[in-house]
Amino acid sequence: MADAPVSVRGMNDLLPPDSSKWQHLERTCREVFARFGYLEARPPVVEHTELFVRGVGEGSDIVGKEMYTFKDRSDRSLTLRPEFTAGLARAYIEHAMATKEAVTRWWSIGPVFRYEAVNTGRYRQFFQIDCEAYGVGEPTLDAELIGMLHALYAALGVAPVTALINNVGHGDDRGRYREALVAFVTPKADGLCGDCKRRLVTNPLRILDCKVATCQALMADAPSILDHLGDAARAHFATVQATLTALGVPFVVEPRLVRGLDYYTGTVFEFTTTAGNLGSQSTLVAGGRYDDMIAELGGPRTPAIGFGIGVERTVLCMPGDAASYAPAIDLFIAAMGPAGRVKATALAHQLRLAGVTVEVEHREVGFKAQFRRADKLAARLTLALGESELATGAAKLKVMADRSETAIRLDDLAAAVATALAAR
RNA sequence: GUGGAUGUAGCUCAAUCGGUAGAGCACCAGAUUGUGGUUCUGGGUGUCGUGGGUUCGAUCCCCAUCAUCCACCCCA
Repeated sequence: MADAPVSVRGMNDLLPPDSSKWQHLERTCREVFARFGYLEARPPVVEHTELFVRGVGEGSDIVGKEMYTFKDRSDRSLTLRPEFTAGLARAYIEHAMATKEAVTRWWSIGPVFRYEAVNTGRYRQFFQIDCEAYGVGEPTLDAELIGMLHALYAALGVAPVTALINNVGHGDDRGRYREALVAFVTPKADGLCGDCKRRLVTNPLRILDCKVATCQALMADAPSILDHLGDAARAHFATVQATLTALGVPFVVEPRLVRGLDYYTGTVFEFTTTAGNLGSQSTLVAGGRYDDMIAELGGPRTPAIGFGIGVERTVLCMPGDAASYAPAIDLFIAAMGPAGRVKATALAHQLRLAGVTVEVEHREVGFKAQFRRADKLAARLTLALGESELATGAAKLKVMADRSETAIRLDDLAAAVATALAAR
């Protein structure tokens, strides 16, 4: 006998009832994003490899060792998207969006792919919900975007959530800070962990993030990026904070927050949580400004800001188990015998055409088992169809919550169901 | 890529100091001769992850391997 097939490591099936919880998240995002003016864009899952090398950055781990890259039959190098921002930027440029509208707000949802070790809340195929806004460089937009995330997580009931914000400066700012940081750390390099010794050369800003206690102690009085910002960045950051305060959105300035992608400029942010046993994967969503990327990819100079939500992580933090998100069933029809099932199926079909959610028991099992299943499915109403009902056309519609029954005629079922559902 | 833990019934797990294994949940039936959420009773042959080794004999010991989970790294 052949071995049964198994899924690819790090790539999971999403099945009921979990999918109901995902749908709730997606529905909530759609509603919240719509109120903030975001419209859905659906870029392809596959792009030319070069796009991610240029957009995400050659020095990033994502490009360096995590991409699913392959040759197609025409020998072109293609890559499964490891994130949304580069592909959406490509679409923004390719469709000349800058000439069509002054401000573009897009959101997307879908799988992204990174070849990494799987861990809590992190998989090789995982889902992101992504928002990008193009054409606005003003800091109030940054605050609006962060405020939207705050509203989203509140609507989802995910708590507690902390919004961390920082400003990593523009080119010159970051260069100067990097020098200052290297100058500060180099004399103490012997005390750093092995990873940080490497980071000192490859990405000094990341040393700020290290979780090793000795490194944290050593970096306690390290220079802050915020002291190395130019006037423009400083003013921008001040307005972001003032606007968030005006919105009533709580936030924490975290000078050590440095994102791992190369393209960020100015404002960066992330939302973390202690909910959901996420362990070390406590970042639910992260993003920031990337005012240079559109131009660097060959488009018109266009400021932009965006974020990516980790869907699996967010779902893990949503309250209630998956079953509690399952859709309600209005009516369960229990049927006995072949003729009863035909009648039940026909009645159910008519009700469904009228918008009622109906489940019919098609199996040949006793009424006890049928009612037990109706209860398990949380059906609000039940109808039993046996020999006497078929013979007389009379039946009893039962409200499961209080066990009350109403005598009805099967011909009047639709009206009776409507009345019972309305009574609630 | 590094380190740790775990792999036994559909699910969650137990047990056997080496003699081929059991409970809860779920499912079906009955008590209640046509009616659910609480009870009670009955109903389970599962390559004990896979391959090798030790042994009279391995689910248990040893080695390897795969998978899952967790931590690091990195990131959403």
